[in-house]
Amino acid sequence: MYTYEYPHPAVTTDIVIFTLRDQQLKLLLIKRRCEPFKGSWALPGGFVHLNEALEIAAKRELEEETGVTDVYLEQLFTYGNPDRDPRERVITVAYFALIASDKIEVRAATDAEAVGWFAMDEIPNLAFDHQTIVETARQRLSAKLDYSTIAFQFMPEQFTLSALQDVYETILQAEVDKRNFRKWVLALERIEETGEMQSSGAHRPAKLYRVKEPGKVEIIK
Amino acid sequence: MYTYEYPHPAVTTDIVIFTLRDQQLKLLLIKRRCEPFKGSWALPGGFVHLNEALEIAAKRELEEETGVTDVYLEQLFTYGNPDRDPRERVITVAYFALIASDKIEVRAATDAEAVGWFAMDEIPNLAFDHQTIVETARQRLSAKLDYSTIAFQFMPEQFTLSALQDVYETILQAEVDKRNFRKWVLALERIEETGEMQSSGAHRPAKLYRVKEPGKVEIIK
DNA sequence: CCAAAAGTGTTCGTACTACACCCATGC
DNA sequence: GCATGGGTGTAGTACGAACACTTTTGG
Repeated sequence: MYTYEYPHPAVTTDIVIFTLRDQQLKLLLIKRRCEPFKGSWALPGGFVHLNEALEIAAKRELEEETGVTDVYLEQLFTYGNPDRDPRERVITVAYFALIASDKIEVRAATDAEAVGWFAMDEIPNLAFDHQTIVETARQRLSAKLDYSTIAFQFMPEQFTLSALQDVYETILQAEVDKRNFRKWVLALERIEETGEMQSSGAHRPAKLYRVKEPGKVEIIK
Repeated sequence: MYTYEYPHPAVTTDIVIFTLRDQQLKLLLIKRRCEPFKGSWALPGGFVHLNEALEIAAKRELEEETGVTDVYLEQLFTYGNPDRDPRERVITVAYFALIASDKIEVRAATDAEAVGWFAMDEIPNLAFDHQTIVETARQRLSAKLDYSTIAFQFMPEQFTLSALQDVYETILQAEVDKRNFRKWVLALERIEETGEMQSSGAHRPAKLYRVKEPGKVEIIK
């Protein structure tokens, strides 16, 4: 048991993790095994340990509950309304994560009955205020496409320009002109040809590209 | 005394509040009356009460310690390194605030031995990791000048275009072309002439302007 | 009449937009 | 040879950057 002179809230991290599959933006959710909201879908997350930095806690929870490692992670927002958890005062530091579709290897773990990727228009009712958190993350993602190189975080090691364009179109939910897109993205000088080609069906093969500095997200413009 | 089954960190809010005076960007600091860092300068802030939303806590602390009310306030970042406070694990949700120079009325209060506005190049060594927090706030402020109407939060009820230009020049630490600035800011359609003029010395009087929606901060471009 | 800040337009370059056809391949 | 997605250039426009002189006032 732990006692304090003044009341202390509990602190958790929750992670909104996106990927792209089947030309859809998808979000990782877990099915809660414990109360409250037992059986509901929720964001992966959990309590911050006493000697653990916040970002480390987020990474640990993500790995424990889903097996996902090696992701782009940034702090999103901190939610602390007094009544957001029915048990006690819980403040959650929400994180926002992206993973390339070829690195996904999901397994359900201890706290979770199940784990699943959900398309944005098929998200079930979520526990706590997780719906709000997801909306904020969604907005942040769209905004960052415009002024950073964050979209590259979704790409596998090698990819075609059409695949990259698909990422932009899917997230922004808008069509993009092919010629203008190619000019723009090549002018950024953040990707380069690998020299290899991809043949996939009855049409001209496509050049493959790679990100020059895969871990890096830069502000552009 | 308060007892929990698992260890809980303490949660505080700290506020980085800026204003502009004498053509300098200034920051409000308090001199700590209590340990740790007794006698050091620090950001105003304190513990979040059990039934208090985070933003409310930030506003309350700001008013208690400095008498400052009616400010623009937004969440900045949450800092939670395990060793950032020597007493116990303390996670702080940092806020970023701006106040118009004509609304300042500072008084020192309970937790603080003294309160003072410091120019950015005269900031003393600060308690905890407050130096880092201040730097982050400073960057956020500069960035937001470019893509939002946040600068208007510094302005009194009526102001000249030259005064507004001064705000931009001071914060960005760069000169701005007068004609281009006026064209740009008027094209935003967020300010209007009051009809009044300001005479101040041996030169042509200047038109006075007001912000159309003073509380509102919008994303532009 | 002199000093000081207010006020005002035009030109240039660049970066975004719109838009249509040929290329390489598999079947 | 035809269907499929890959790949390419140019012209028009809009926006930001550079730049200098006249106006109005107080002393």
